[in-house]
Amino acid sequence: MDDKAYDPKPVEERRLAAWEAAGLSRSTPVKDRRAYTIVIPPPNVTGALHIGHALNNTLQDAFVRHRRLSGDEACWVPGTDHGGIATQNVMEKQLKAEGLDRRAVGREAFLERMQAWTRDCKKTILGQLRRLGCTLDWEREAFTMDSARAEAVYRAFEELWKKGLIYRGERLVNWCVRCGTALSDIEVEREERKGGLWHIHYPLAGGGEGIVVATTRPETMFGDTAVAVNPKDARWAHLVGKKVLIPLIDREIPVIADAAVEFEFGTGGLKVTPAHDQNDWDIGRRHGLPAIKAIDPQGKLTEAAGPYAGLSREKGKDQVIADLDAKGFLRKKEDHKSAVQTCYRCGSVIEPLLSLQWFVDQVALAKPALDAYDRGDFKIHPPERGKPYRDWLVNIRDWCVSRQIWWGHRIPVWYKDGEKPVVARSSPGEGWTQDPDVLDTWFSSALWPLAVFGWPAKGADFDYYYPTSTLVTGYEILYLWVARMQMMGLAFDGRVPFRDAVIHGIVRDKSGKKMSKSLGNVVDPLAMMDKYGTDALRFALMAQAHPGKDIPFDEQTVVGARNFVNKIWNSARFVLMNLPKAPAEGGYRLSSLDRARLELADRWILSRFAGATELARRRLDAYEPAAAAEALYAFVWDEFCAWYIELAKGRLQGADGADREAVRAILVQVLVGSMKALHPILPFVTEEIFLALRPYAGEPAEFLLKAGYHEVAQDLRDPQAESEMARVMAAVTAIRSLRAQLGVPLSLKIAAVADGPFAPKILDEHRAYVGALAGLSAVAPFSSRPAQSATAVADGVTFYVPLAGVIDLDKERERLRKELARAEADIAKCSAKLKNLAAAAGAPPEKIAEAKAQAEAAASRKDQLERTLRWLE
RNA sequence: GCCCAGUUGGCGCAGUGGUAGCGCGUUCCCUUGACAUGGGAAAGGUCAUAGGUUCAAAUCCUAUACUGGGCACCA
Repeated sequence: MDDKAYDPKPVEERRLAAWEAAGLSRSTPVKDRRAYTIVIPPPNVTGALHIGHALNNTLQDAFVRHRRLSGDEACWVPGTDHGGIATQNVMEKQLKAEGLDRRAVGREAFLERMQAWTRDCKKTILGQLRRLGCTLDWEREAFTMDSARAEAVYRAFEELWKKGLIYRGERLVNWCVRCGTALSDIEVEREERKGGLWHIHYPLAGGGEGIVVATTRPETMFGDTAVAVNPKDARWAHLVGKKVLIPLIDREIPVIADAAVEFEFGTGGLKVTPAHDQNDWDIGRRHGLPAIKAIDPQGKLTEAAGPYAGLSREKGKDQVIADLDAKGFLRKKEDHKSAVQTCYRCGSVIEPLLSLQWFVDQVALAKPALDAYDRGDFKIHPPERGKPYRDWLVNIRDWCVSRQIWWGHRIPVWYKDGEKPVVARSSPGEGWTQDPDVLDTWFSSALWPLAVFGWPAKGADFDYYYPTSTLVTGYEILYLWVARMQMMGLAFDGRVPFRDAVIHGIVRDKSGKKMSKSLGNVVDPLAMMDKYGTDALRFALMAQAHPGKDIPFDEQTVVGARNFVNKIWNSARFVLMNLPKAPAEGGYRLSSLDRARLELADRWILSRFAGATELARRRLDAYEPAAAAEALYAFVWDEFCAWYIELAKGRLQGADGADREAVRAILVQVLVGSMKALHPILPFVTEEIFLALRPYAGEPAEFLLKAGYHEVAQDLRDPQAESEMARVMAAVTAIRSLRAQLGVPLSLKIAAVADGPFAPKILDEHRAYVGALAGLSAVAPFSSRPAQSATAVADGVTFYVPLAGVIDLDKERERLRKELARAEADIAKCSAKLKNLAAAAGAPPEKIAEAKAQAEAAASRKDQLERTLRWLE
């Protein structure tokens, strides 16, 4: 503890090594102790962790440490997610860089490479979590694709199959042409893009003017199986039931009437392409229309496109438009903005495609989740994030779970000609082939809380830790993950998998933009830790982690947090410096203090300490880390360091041995108690200080986490001491302010005269405080009107500082007049409030008393100022 | 179109009924032995707008404007 400035690196290394060696974060079931369980949102094995992970995991670690310090048996389960498409894409990019692609490599070899990559990646990620100080139970590490989790996935699939909740069918799905796979509805993002709206004439079969339809996708016209108009649309009524021809290929299709068609849009005529549009699909089903595929899974036009077959959808579109124009079918082109759907993993435009896929029936699963939420068995923090969650469950649609990729849990279904498909772990026999697809990565994620505790087996750990307590995650995966875990948990275990979901925001750059590699505004958490220390990064994130809100990340905030850590460090150095070499037997205890002999400052700091630590605990209980951080920051810096330590300095040098010991005891205990309270946010520096003070504090525990929170006696709360100290502080500030304005430095000791109703108290009891903190050499009682003095007026006390020849009387008068104006404004406000309260029928008496005191204080200040001004006239 | 959130000093944010707070920044002063990653002092806000409820509104209600987000639709 010799370093003048806190050096995080060696401390972090020491602490991490000690925690590791002691297995500090290990948890096993303890009878009669309450379990507090968190399962990590498993990061995808796509690379290193980013600042959002740092936020997410610091939050969890803070909650876990908080509950450990509160006496719970806390267990935080680490793990990683195989990450499906996202991870496969990473590997495909690597292959491409080597001039390969996955088909050339082959499924087996590709998966081997994926395994190797995953091993490396896990190491990186878990190492980073360690570095962040996460007290994860490392022995419980899980991976969504390890054997235990694979068993859970298999069993879940099998159960859903048995219940008829999983089925295979040909539906219109979101198809990513680049990734070559189907996606679920929530894996699709929407983006406004400028495009065109083409008006195309479909001539009447047999000749004559037919109908003009408006479309944004002329290239899908070869999949048209009808043209639809609104049944009430008089413009086109004469055509309903007739046939028209698809231009360029002259295929006959009927004109039908359907209420889904809007009058106003385009021409009122709609080309119906059931195989490539959800609405058209619905219309097609209503009218028994066939679905003709015009685009294949590679994004190329099919045979149905006749001469255009084989062209990409983009080229095909250009060509079709050119030809339509050339042949006079194109009547008009408008600019048109529309929301295109894009793949959440690669950003390419989604193609709605008719294909054979596996689906999970969501309506049946959503009902229990909805009920659990409505009953309050499951809560979302903050609550306003709950509404969209609920809405999503209400409007839920079936979940397409099959993916045409290789990286994932292979669908455990086997086929054989002439046989019904069979669900099995391995081949049922000769001639059976397994479904080539894998499950959506979110399928295994949905089982995560169940699976990490061994489900479908239900051992002692499952009994003890499950259901889990809190889930901490970002709002962007509320549906993708949180809702599905609720549904699966309820479906397989009958209980919610976690009672609370803490939803945090996204870490953005300092101007509020989302961080992205392409914008070049990403912040690397490791770089922040290297530069400022892990505690500083953690504090910076926690101090801004208001429930549900995004965090604009400014490096300046980390600097501020680093400064705070350094402040704490130096306050501890100060305390240690003022302790004897050898600690007394049993250390300093608050309980051994003679309360009756404590000074005002002692009673004040103990009261504030009790208040601040209690407040911080309550706020962490309520998942409000930012509020907890703020309360402790203010207490430690602005109260403990700025006032109490300053006051302690004189007393530590004083002659009174008993007083010195009392001050030491309070310094030690308040500091150690504060370290405990801050430990969930600042695990490293707080433990380092805790260990240094441990012998003086009579703490037997070798780790702060094992010591538990200080049981702060609430009878330390002392409102009277708090308000009296506030008056002393106001008096000190008044003198300091006066000195600053007169340019008299604090180091220059001056004498002062005190007057007013609070003056006797200052003179009798607080003379030393005011002297030390305001740089007064002597404070004398008021006897007669002082000459050539500057005046400092505070609540109940006026100080006259004789400064013959130094002060400018005109300036002094001007200054006092300004203060007088302020006092008068205060009086106006106070009396208005007092009048209001008096007029009110049910005004609370303590409010009235408070207002009265405020009014009197202001009035007294005004009197003092007026008197002083008269003397100066 | 529906829903939600936000709008508070130069910037970023707290603050759910009783005289507006914090961090950063700004100005002036201080290198006094815990800390210049510090200390002291100061300037700076009609709490988006318009109504309403109340003795009392940044806080509750209703509209409006702007910003962000979600959902649905978008041929």
